[in-house]
Amino acid sequence: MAADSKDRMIRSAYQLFRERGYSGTGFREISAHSGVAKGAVYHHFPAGKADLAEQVIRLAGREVGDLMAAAADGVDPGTLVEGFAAGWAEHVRTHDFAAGCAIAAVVSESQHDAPQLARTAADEFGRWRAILAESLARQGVPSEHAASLATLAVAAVEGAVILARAERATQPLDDIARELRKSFEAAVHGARSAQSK
Amino acid sequence: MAADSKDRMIRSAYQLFRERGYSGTGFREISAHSGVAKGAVYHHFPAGKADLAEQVIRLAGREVGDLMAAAADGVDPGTLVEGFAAGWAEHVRTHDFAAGCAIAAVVSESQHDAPQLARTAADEFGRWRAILAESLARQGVPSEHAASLATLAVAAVEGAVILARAERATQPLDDIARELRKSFEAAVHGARSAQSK
DNA sequence: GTCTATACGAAGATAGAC
DNA sequence: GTCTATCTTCGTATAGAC
Repeated sequence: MAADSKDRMIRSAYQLFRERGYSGTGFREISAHSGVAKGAVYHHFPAGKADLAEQVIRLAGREVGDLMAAAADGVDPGTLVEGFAAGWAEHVRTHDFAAGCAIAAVVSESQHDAPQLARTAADEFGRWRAILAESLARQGVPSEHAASLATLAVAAVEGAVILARAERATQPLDDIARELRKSFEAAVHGARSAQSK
Repeated sequence: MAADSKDRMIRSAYQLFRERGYSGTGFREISAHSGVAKGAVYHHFPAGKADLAEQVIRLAGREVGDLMAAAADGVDPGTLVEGFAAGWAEHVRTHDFAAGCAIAAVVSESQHDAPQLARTAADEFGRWRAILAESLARQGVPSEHAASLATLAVAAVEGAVILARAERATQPLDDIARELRKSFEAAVHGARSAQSK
């Protein structure tokens, strides 16, 4: 099945990118990991590695974004952002601190060879930010402040994943989870006070 | 001169790692960029690429850490953290959004081949965090809270560099600079209030 | 649509001349 | 201490059989 082979390659690349990055992962490893022959790569991804990387970014963005979107219903912004960070802590810990964010890896390594991938990455990061910002806006936080807090949250989580890998400990993610919750709650509280004036 | 050649190679690797990452940078490019012959690599770095990467992490950590340490004298924590983010924004913008943090790149890519590099990276990140935390502690912020705010700041800046590269805009860094300044000022203000009770 | 085989260059690493 | 030359493995990419 074509779709099955293609999907298995994307999923293998996704996993390997998280562990070794974009340049550090070769087709040889992707082929071995997915069980799909090396030569089949260019059947599914005519433009080569950049083509595959784009689909990996989409998959990574969707996987996290869908979880966030599902969690966003019915919880307050502070709980949402804390869960966002906690989910990454869980991810990093279960992979023994040897896996990070595939999108971040591609952004940091592909700009020279395939600059167009930055747009796809920005698009997926944008969705994460929009989900957080909307959760804040629903509680009355002004949209500009909601947007910059959402950016802070996504940036802090991406950075804390790197710090956690370096330290081989989830503490950086645990710390920022608490701080982000506080910042989100303060913004909601501030919006409520302003409204009741 | 030996030290000169070695230093030039480290500086070239430093620059190339920021643009293309650790795996994406070969000795061929480092040699061409630094003007030092390829074969000389193993004279200066007997353990090879990991050896070189360790020195790159040290250089990157020192360069940023020294700037922060110099700035920390005589300014309040909010101004310090804002300057930290603004410095990175300047860096990313002057490199046309094609360069990020060398330490983050090495952490994200080297864990499989050279796991020991994570310790060096954690060490350098730790210094940045300590400078920020101490600035807060000097203003009376309890050390635990100072530490987690410092972690938030370093994580947010590292993540915002990635977001900025993806978007080809400094806005993520500008946004978190403002938010971090607010968080730092709120912590200092809170510490003052608690002390005057 | 998926495989084997292979092209060609670059990767990291080493040996030995100077 | 720095160079040239070279080894082996792996990189991306292609051609063509089935």
